Amino acid sequence: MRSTDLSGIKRDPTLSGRRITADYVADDLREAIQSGALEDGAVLNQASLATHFGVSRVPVREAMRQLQAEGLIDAEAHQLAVVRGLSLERIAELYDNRALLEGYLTQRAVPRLTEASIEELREAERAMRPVADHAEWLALNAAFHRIILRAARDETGLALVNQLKSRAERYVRMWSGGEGVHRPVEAGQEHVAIIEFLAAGDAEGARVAVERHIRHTGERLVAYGQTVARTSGE
Amino acid sequence: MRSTDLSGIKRDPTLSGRRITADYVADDLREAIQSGALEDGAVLNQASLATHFGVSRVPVREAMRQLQAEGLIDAEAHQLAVVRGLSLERIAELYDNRALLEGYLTQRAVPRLTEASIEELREAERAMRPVADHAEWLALNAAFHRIILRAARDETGLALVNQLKSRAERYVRMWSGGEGVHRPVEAGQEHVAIIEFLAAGDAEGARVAVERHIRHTGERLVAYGQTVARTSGE
DNA sequence: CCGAGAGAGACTGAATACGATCTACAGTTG
DNA sequence: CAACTGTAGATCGTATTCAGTCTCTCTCGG
Repeated sequence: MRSTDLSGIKRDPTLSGRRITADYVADDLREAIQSGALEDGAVLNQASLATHFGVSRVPVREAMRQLQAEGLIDAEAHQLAVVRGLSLERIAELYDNRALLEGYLTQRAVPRLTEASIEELREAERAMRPVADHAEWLALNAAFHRIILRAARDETGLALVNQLKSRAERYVRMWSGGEGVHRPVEAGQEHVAIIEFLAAGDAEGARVAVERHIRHTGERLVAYGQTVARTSGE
Repeated sequence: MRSTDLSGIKRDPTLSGRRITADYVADDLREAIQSGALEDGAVLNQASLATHFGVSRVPVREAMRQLQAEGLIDAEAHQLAVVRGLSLERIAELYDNRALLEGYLTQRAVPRLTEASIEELREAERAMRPVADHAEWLALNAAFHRIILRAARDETGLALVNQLKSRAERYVRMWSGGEGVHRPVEAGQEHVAIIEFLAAGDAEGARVAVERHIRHTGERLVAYGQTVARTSGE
């Protein structure tokens, strides 16, 4: 079996009766997939996972149903489930669609942004400037974008964007150290420009700026992915 | 119990080993929700559903996990699951996002459309003209739009649109008979206009036309929903 | 040497059984 | 009288068990 080592799972009975075992299993598997701990095409064996987590197969099955619905794994009936890898084409699609949606949500956010939100954005932008660690930078970057998305007050669109982010997450993390992927200075400039548009109340400008920003990020990621495919392919 | 009458379910063992019981249960429940057979807030009791479908609770639970991920039901731990009703605000969001995505996909489809696809579209448009039955018209309308979406060759975007359509489906069906909702003539004209743009290779024109078309449809639906809320509310 | 078929092992799918949790209602207490 | 506690019934969550399906290998016939 090509199973990957997973850290143990423990339910936290103190913190709620609101989450069930399947939720914890789903969280753990999702994190393992998004972090890259489970490789593309890694096989998910129900019994092994159950043993690993110290639970029966039933909650494992439920967790896998959910991950399948989230698009993170492929599970055919009567066959081993596998971690769904994304082709570069899919990653590009993902970012194109996300750029579109996030641009729209930004436009929508403009009339709903308060002075406090703008200040929060400036603060978030400043906070990420000195950060050297990739993972930390990514977390702060996500927080920055989340401020805008939240302001749009569009739960539907927000859920869509989060879904797309979730599916691409593994590649962002795996490749964030790659040549030309992590560009804090350039991204910072784009963030500042976005804030300017938002502060000025220029919805269309903000929309275009965000759409370009996200698309640019996606293009960098795909470009690096191509080099990875080239070098590992031969 | 406020359970609604559901038609029986039967697995079809001849047609595949590729689908499991949970899939059939999910399909049936999805259809019941989308058709309006199960009202907003209708309670889903695992044991009752299991008895109704003639299966155990395990596949019912798995089906419910999936429907929850699809956004069709709400399920808190240790509590009865309920059919998730959409507020008019959510429906509006849904159509706004869908309009955006479908517009983008249309734009993307333009350079990929063949002569045959254009002809297929003209044929689909002609086919729906004489149809009086609402349900049948809706099916043909979906088929028309599907031709364009398929041509975009963007699986990610296509899945998003389908997801949004699925969630709004119940209201489309419930309200398609409502005043000002079903507008075959107007929709037909819009369809013709879209075909013109596509045939002319005008991607931007097609994008705008589709976006407006979808948004218009959503606005009609929401407007009727408001009258429903008014009349039933007092 | 190659391909079709049988059989073993592994794995998934579903039912049953049991334990945990929630909700509603009755009784009690301040 | 209001708020709280306790109990019964309903419902959910999980483990265990058995049945069905798939895959791989080995054999046998051509």
